[in-house]
Amino acid sequence: MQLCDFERPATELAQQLLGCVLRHGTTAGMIVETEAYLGLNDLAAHASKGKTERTKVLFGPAGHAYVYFIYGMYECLNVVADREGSPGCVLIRALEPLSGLDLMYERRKWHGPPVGLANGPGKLTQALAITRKEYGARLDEGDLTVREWREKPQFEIATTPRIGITQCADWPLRFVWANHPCLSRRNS
DNA sequence: CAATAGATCATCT
DNA sequence: GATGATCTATTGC
Repeated sequence: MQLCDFERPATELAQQLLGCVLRHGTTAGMIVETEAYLGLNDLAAHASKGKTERTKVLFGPAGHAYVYFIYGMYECLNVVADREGSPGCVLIRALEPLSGLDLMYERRKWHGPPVGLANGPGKLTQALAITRKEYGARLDEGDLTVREWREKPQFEIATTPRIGITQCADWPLRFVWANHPCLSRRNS
């Protein structure tokens, strides 16, 4: 995708990213679950507290990576949405592993079906080795990219409340590939 | 099965 | 000093 393809409201981009391919080096997966975070009015969004050292990339141009460290253990990957100055973003929550599975197994130290390799925000960053080193990276080219299929896969999008937050917890901003086996936690 | 505890630290008050 | 866009292991029915 081109940088300008990311330049749209987070709720739109979140749905557009479903069915796209996230690649880092030789590992790649298809995005099957996303969440939109809106900005100043969205108390669940990091950007709602204003521009800080951590969140500054959210206020920049779309199509860059916002990676943050959470719970002292995990990294989470977001795609910056919206125009420069509008801090919307999309959290990537789950992938269907496509290539580099052996590397993913090694990184995750996981012994189970491939479905469990990247079905969660903290799991997919571990599987693809995405860290704060990738903070601010552009996603249209380079080592870490988001690409669309030549022909977009057909599937149904389901909408649910976001997971793991306490504020604005009832806003319907989580989007999933309906009934896909690689969704985080229980399906819907 | 569901519920809970513990790991563990950057960021912001 | 408290908190958090999580995950895994363990405990309790």
